[in-house]
Amino acid sequence: MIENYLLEELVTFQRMGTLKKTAAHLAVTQPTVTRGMQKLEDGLGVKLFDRHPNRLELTAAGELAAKEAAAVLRRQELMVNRVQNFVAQNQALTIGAVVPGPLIILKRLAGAPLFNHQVDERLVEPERVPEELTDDRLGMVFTTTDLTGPDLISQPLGVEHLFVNLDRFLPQANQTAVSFKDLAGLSFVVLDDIGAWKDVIGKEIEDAHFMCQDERDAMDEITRYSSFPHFTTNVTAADPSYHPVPANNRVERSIKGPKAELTIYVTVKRQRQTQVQPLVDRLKTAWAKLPTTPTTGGTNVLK
Amino acid sequence: MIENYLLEELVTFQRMGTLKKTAAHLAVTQPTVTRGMQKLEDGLGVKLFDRHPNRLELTAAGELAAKEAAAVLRRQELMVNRVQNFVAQNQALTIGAVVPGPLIILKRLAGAPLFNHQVDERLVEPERVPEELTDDRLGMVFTTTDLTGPDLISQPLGVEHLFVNLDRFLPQANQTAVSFKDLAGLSFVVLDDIGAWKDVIGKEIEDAHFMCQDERDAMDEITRYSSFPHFTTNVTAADPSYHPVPANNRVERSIKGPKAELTIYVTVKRQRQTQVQPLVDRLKTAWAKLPTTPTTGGTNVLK
DNA sequence: AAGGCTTACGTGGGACGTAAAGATA
DNA sequence: TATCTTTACGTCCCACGTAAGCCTT
Repeated sequence: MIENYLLEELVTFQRMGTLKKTAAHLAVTQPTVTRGMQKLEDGLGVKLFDRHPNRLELTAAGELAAKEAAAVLRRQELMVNRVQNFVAQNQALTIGAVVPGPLIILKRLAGAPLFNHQVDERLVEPERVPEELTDDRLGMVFTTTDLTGPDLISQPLGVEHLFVNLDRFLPQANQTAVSFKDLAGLSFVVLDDIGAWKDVIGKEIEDAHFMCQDERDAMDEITRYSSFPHFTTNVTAADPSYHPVPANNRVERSIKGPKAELTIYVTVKRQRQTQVQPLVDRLKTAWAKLPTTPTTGGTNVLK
Repeated sequence: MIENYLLEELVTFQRMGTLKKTAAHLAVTQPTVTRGMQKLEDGLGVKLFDRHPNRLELTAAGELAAKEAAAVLRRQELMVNRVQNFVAQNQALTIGAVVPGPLIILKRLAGAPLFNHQVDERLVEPERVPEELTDDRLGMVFTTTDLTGPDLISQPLGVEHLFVNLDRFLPQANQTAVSFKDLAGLSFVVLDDIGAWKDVIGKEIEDAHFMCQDERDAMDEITRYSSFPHFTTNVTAADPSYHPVPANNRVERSIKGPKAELTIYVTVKRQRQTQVQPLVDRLKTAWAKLPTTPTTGGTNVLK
């Protein structure tokens, strides 16, 4: 069997160019590498080097072998990472999401530490979710699609409803619920980290302008001292930390239509389902208590 | 560094269930495997086994590690195969094709053995061509599309023209070239191994029936003692072995339109281009001498 | 008992380093 | 002469086998 230290020597040689540098780089002596490469050629039954008395050169087969060896070593590295991540997830589940809402609910449960977990605040690109779960970099992800498959399983947690916060003097504020069409052409202040919601508003609202803010504080400033509309959801609205100073010149309105809703799923590796089920059940209970329509008061002056 | 023999022991244990059987299967003693698995756990820093005094059981992490280890070993196996295939291709290029025509031209060059090669008669599925070349199971493939990319390079060899052989009493035989529409509704005898041509005739001729023959001899029988039309090309028509007994009740006709032509490319790994260029040039020369229209005589009686 | 895993101990192969030689440029 | 590779030789490590012990079923 060809052992990996030989592959590592070959890969290093390809980068370094000489056996001497290779040896130095691997902190061994030159004869060690000489013998290693001889052994590798022997093991493969393939001539990997053109030998000039003073210089060693990779043959075409040697170049290929070095590339392949690098791939083999990467695969082994991946194995180590996956296994180590897996056990780390058993000790403290790392939880991610493609939209921020579910993480807010999760934090509200933190007082009852039913579960040892940590939260990865950076939102995940939806297409990377399977990879993150497979590699156990994340142990649980809140997604907006059902990713159930041979390795993963998704279960619905609840529905998140999009609200828009409008200046109370705007004519659109004069209805309990607005449609995306009513919002066409407006300029909105939005947070950067809203994940999939960005796609929703970007696609559904025509001719709109979005002023992105990556800081929550800056966002609060602007909403307080301007009349630009902004978005919330039934989840963020229920978040106590989200309205440190309520912008009382605005009214919160539902947005009509199925496109203004996202079904949130809890997605985990099948393997982990029993491990996380208690937490999932707590989340479902908490989610069920959320309102589905704006609760904050504020009536339109025109009404 | 974790060496592969440890991974092999783990994989074997997952299959065998006990260290004893594992040891027997690997032709080593039991303590060797015990120590190996301890070393692997140590190297990964992960507990892979639940230890009962009399029984060893994989933990969830152990199951995952075993699966991953199998993948690592497969990757290494792939490396070995690729490298060994590569050198084999340098000694004797194995040549494949997605349509049989170019192989006929190739064989006609065999008298002038400019090149040490062998031919793989089984046609390749077009979508498998990149894989076959990357793995060096084939060193050169005749394709009908340009697969030029970072690793592969295609160069056009020539165009193969489809002919149809019609009973001379058929009205369609009364023109020097027919269209696919003229052939609608007919029943044809066709060889199985015609690769991409099958897609062409299947798509372009409406309501046609195809009687597939996997044997060249059976095909010849049928064409001789029946009047079913069949197909040839400017390449097969030039093949001396293809008309052992010319079916003289038929006339060979061109088919009109670009769909009745296939551009044939020679596709190789970039790396191999200089190696094969002399052969490719010979093939191009030979191809250029082919007719583009039917040469065999035979006039329609109605003419 | 019987079966299976682990520990203890001694050994041998092989991977390593040191030293020296060979071959360019 | 300087640089790089290879061969030769001695050493030490470590993977292995043998033997014994331990715990279940």
